[in-house]
Amino acid sequence: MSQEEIEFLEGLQNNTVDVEPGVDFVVEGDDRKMTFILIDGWSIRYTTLRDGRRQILSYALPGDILGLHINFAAQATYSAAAMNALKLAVVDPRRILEINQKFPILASGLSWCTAREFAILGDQAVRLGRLPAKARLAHLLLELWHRLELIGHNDGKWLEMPMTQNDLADTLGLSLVHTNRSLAELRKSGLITVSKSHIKLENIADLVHLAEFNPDHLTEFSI
Amino acid sequence: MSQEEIEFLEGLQNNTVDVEPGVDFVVEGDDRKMTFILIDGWSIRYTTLRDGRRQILSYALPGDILGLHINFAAQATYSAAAMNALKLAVVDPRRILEINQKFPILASGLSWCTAREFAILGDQAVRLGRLPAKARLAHLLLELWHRLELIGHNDGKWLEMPMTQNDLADTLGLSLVHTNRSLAELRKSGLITVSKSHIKLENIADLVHLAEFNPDHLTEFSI
DNA sequence: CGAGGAGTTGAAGCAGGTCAAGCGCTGTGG
DNA sequence: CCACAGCGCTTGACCTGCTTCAACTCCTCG
Repeated sequence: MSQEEIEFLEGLQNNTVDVEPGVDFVVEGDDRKMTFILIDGWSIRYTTLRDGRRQILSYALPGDILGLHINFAAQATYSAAAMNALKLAVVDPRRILEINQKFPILASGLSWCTAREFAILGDQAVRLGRLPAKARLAHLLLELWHRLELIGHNDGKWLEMPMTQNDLADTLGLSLVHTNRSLAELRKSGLITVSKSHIKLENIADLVHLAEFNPDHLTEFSI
Repeated sequence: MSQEEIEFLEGLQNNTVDVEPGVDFVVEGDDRKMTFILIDGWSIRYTTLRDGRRQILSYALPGDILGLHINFAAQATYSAAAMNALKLAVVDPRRILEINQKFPILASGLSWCTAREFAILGDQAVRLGRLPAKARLAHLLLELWHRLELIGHNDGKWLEMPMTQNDLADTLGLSLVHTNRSLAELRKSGLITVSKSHIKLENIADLVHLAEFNPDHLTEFSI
C-alpha cells in the first residue's frame, strides 16, 4: 500500500460516532446514504415483517464495513442495529467511489470484503434452508468463532456472545423456545458450555461435522 | 459511457460459450477463476450438503454476471448450473480489475450489480428464515417476474419456469412434496395458473401481500 | 421491593417432512 | 411402431421437528 493510500484510509476513520447497544443506526427504507466502518463492537443487519417478526441477515464484527454499495441503492434495503456499544467511522459513500477510482490497492480490499460478505450470506442461506436447528446453531457459532479468530478477537475456545437467545432465534429462523432447547441439547451432548455472555466450543471437530461447516468460505480470500 | 468503454464492454463478450441444460459450469472448490456474463438462458448458484441435499442460493438471468469477485477467493464457494440452454461470455476476472481501474462508468455498473445481488440474496434469506411455504413460493415468483420485467423478458403476467418443482423445492428450503402441495394451494385459491413451463400470476396485488414482497429491493438501484 | 427482560420448561398443535404408490409424458431402442 | 424406462408431477397416509401458549425462575436495575 502506498503512503498516500494509508493516509486516505486513516482519514476515512476520522469521523467516528458512538452508538448505544440496541440502537438502530440504519433503518430500512431510509434514503440518507451513509457508509460505516465498524471500529469496535458488534452489529446486525436485519429486516422486519409486517407482524414484527425479524430476520437477521448477518453480523458485522470489528473491521467490517456496512453500506459499501449504498450509493447504488435509492434506499437502504435492510436495517442495522448495535448489539453492544459500537464505535463507528461514518464515511460519505462518495469516498468509496473515490477509492475505486484512485486507490487500486484499497479498491481491491473493498472487493475482498464484498466477496467474503457474499460467501457469508450464502452460508446463512444454506443454514436457513437446509440445516436442522442444532446444526444451524453450531454453524453460526463456528462462523462467528472463525471470524473473530481472523481479527484476533478470539479468546481460545471461548466465544463472545453479546446477543440474546431471541437474537439467535431471529438469525436462525427459529422460535425462541426451540433455540433455547437446541442450545440445551448442544450443552447436554457436551459440544458447548454456556456462560452468561460467552459460549465455549468444547469440541470443534464434532461441531464442524454436525454443521457441515466449511471454514474455506471465510478464510480462502486474498487480495 | 465513453466510446472506449462501450468498446471494452463489447470486447468482454467476444469469447462466448454454449452450455447444455443441467450442466455444471462452476463447481464448488474449483480454483480455476473465471467470470461469466449470462448472455442468454437461466442459471442457478447452489451448494450441496454431504447427503446430496442441495440449497439453491440465487438465479442468474440474462444480463447477470457470475463470479464478479472471484479474483478475491481462492476457490469457488458455490456451484453454478445451467437451467436451460445458456450462452455465456467467458471473461478473465483480471479484466474486472481493469474495469475498476480504467473505466469508472463501467465500474459503477459493476457496483450496481453487486448492490442488487446483495439485496436479492438478503430477500432469499428472509424467505428461507421467516416466510411459510406458500409465501416463499409467491415471493420467489414475484422476484423472478420483476427481474424479467426489468430486462424486458416479461410476457404479460406469464412467467417463464424453466426449473422443475425439485429445483423450486431446493430454492425454497422445502421438500418436493410440500412444494407441490403449496403450488397446488396457490392454484386452487386462484392466485396463479400453472402450465407446462409457465406460471401465470393471476393476482399480483394479493401475491405481493401474501409474500410481503418489496419490489424496491429490485428496482430502486441506480448508477 | 417490585417490574421487566432473559432464560427455562411443560404441554399441545400443526406445518412441513418422509415414505410410498401411481400417473402421464417423452425419448429411445428392439 | 410399439414397449418400456425414466423423469416430473400428484396424491394419500403417517410422522416429527418446530411453533405456540403459558407458566415460572432468576437476575438486574430503579
